[in-house]
Amino acid sequence: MVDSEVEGGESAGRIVKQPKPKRRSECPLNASVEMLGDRWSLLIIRDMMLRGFRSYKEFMECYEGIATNILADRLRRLIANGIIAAEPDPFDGRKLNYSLTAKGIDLAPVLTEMVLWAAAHENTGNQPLVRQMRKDKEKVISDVKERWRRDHKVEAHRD
Amino acid sequence: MVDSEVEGGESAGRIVKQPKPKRRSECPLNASVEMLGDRWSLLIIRDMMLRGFRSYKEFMECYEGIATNILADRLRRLIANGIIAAEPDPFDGRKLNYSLTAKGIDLAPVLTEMVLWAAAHENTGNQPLVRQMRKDKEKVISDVKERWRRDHKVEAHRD
DNA sequence: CATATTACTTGTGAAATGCAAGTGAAAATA
DNA sequence: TATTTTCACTTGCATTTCACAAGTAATATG
Repeated sequence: MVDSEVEGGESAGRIVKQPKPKRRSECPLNASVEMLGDRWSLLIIRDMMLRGFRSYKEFMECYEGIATNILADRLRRLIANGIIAAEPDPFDGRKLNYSLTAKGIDLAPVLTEMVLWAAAHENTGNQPLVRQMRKDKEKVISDVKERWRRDHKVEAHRD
Repeated sequence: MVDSEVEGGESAGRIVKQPKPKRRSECPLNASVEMLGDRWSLLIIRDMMLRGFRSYKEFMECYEGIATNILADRLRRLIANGIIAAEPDPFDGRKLNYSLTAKGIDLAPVLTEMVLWAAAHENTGNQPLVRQMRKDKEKVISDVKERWRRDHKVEAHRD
């Protein structure tokens, strides 16, 4: 279950002040940890950012093996935290398309540093990506953002 | 409970091959998440890195309120993952001094990006640190590392 | 020697997780 | 049109983890 409204809400036509996320502390690192500090959230974000995944089914299939109820819960939380958004697929009424918000795509540097750290200290796969990041971190990040902007524009056009 | 030896071990005087961390996937991000993806590990690292905490008691007191058994478990895991190390205090036999390893201090860029991300998208405290990071991220990181090197040297001298 | 401090462990109930099976709406197929 | 399949979940249940309180062993202090 999702703890609280993070985006403001409405009530009887009046915009209501958001009741504050009430975190364990004001520390910005703590805020990040409360939103992302679990075994799955960042992996979902990775798949959206780097592999272009958008649907529930994709997240389920191509994963480190997330349980279906956990996936549903993490998607809800990421939406509640404004990191991703969901909208119905215009061509298939069963589908929802999930996408990263601006806040979500801004996690690119965080993911990059986590990848570089692990690659520096553990034996890991996906060495091509790691090499690219080591060579030009900023370019990888700006490419990711560029791609996101393109995809986002397509979406806006459909409205 | 700690899942497995991450650093190699010894057995009957013979160095034993490390039995592999066996992660859910080879992905470097997944490796990071399996080591750091919980509510507390990064906060402990923050306090060591930024506030110079070294003892169990300090971690207990000055915290977002970690439970004592969880703290003990997280310290064990961080040690098992080679991120921190513990050594007995030479002046007080009850105490253990925890310190970041090189692998641990290399998390400085990760913490920095997480702080910057949260500060950009949430209302958070510690604005002086945030401003410093926004102004010169690299300097904050190199300062942290410099301080770590100095403290580490003191320790080496005590042996 | 009595008391305090440090770094934990143990016990217990509550919450989160993992797995399997089920559900309902929409789409594809016969 | 009827049936089957797909998609995005939900539900139930056993296991694991978490949070809180209390206790303990090894020092240290007065």
